[in-house]
Amino acid sequence: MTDTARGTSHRYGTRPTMKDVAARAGVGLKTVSRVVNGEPGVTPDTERRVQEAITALGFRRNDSARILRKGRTASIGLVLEDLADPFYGPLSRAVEEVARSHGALLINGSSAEDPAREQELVLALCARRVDGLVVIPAGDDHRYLEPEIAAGVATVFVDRPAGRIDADVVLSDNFGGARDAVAHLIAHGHRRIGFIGDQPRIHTARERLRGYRTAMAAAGLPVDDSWVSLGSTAPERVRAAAAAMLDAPEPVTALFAGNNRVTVTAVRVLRERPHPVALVGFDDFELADLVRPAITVVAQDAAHMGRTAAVQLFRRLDGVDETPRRMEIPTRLIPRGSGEIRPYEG
Amino acid sequence: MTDTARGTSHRYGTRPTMKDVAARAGVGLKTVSRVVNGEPGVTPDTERRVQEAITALGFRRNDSARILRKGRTASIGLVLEDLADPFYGPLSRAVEEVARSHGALLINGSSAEDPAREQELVLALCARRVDGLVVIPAGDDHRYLEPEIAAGVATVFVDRPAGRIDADVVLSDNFGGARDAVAHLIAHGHRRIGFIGDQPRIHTARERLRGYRTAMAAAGLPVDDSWVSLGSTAPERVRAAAAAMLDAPEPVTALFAGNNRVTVTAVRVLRERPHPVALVGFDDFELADLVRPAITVVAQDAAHMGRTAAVQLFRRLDGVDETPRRMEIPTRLIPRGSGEIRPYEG
DNA sequence: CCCCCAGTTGACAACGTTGTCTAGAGGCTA
DNA sequence: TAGCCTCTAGACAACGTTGTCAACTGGGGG
Repeated sequence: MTDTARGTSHRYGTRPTMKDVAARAGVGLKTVSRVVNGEPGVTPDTERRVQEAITALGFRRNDSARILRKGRTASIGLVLEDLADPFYGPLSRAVEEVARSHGALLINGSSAEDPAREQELVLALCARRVDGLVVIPAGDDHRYLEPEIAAGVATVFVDRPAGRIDADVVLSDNFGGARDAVAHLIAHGHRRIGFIGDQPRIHTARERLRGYRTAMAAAGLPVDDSWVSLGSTAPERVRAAAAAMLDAPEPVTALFAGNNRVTVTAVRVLRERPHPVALVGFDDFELADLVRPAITVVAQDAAHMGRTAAVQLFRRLDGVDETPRRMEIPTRLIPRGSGEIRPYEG
Repeated sequence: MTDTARGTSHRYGTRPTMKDVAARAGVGLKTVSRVVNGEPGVTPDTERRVQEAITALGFRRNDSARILRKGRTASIGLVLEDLADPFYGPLSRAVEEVARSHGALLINGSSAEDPAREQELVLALCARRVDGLVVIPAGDDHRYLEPEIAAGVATVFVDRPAGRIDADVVLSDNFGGARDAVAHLIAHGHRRIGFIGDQPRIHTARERLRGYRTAMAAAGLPVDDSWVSLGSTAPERVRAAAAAMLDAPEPVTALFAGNNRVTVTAVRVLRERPHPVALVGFDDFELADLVRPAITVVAQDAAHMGRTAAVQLFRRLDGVDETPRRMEIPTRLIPRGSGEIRPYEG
């Protein structure tokens, strides 16, 4: 690249301030402030002069200064795992929608499942003095938030509970959803059912496993250790896990996939198999009904979760002072075909 | 400790400031500032005392004040259409990634395809004094941005060009991609090909239509008016448009879908049809390879677009002063089956 | 005629931070 | 010992806005 042009250009333009507008309109600073904020006590004539000066100079109020003065920022922070994950799109959008309806902006960032990065992001948002936070936790210790919460930053956790602090949280009914899914498979005749889930340090993974075990136990079915595989959701690992369960001497006849990434890989794996294997996935995904067989899933309502969290956040910001709440959003079993396949009897 | 509720209520405000820290540490205000910002010129002993006071009080620098003082905010704004659209997830994430690598936060909002809302959002971001903007335009007149750009707010448009102002823009090769897609269908023997696209006021829709027409013309094929349908991408409309083309006396034998929403609806429609119809979609989508037949698409690289835009934005912020650039990201035709179906001869 | 009141308007001091400048405290050299 | 330098530290004035309060206007009532 050539040398960057120095000096001359519009380097960070001096933007006009209220003082400039005031000078141009021949009024006092405070009068400009009044006009800009639509406060009463300005004659139509003065207002017109000020408005003219504003447009002439291209003035735009500096919200940084305003925020500094007023204390509140009218913005909330959203920290999630990965914006590219389709689960978070609707959630994020729902939060934004609510924020918007309260006149607040949304600042967000992705933690990439890294607790250190989550903390870094959250604290950066606090330094910006966001009024509140919606956090999808990556870490399991949120005590670093205590001073912030004490200072009045409302915080709501979503999808996974906060670690070692007491705060509002919005969860899916992971346990119930998983139990229902597995019971559904059992009701269709399966007795050997495999579970492939996320890393056990993740709360939802543990809850779904618990649901799986509970459903099996409730039906009086044993669970062989080799039927349960928790770990990374990377395709290779899921592939290997599924293969192991399906190639065993007594193979599983159905799979319960712990989240949408696992489900998708499972679909690919099962497609290559000679015999039909039943499949239920946790998390719905677009096009689940287009695949053949269409995929039976336990659907979470991400938008509902986001909306609930944001509403609760603004309740807190409005001064509602109650003990932290745990809100659970129900899941819904959507039978589409893959979960209704009967056990293949070799 | 499930019991929170400190009687010494936390009603907003009274966060410790540098002044408080200074008082507690028995040093001057500026010394605290130095410690907080890691500036040199503080003895280890003094620094220790200050650090202690900081932790004891739970001090966190107020970035609003810092921003006001320094002028730059280390944040950029991203305005897109709809976070819930899977196309924007990876794009948004890529922008965030680059921002992060430059130490900047990302503030974002959705325009919901509403030009007024886009403008409102953009100006709100400017009032926050974001350093730069990445905008996926909803409107077609961006002159309202002129004062902002003149004042030094770097702006890069993505996916669609800016309206009536001259600015950096990152586009997909919509024309070339569409032309290739249709040429692909023609190469597989099709002579009557339908195009269902988005509203013609949208730049990408027009470009893709142009690609369609160009490919047809290049092959010496006529285009019947009834084969082209632009408008809302709502399923009902797409359904009706497809039905009309397929039920005509001389039905089309292939469809070219103008974006992923159209493609998905088209898949559903074609599934119900007695005869096979070829289909190529613009935009890739997850699972396109799981459907049977798998869907041939023209893939855009959303992450690449986001990254390119963000990189250009930070180049501008670093002072690079060149005439606005138009960057085109190539598309890629991915044959998967649905686009290789031969014309059905009744 | 004076007083009071309502309606406008602007001077001024915050808000919490950082840049600039100056004051001391030592240490070193001549 | 004087002179000079380096290093640490703090006083003070911005940054652009809003809340407070006081000053002015003109009109109406006593």
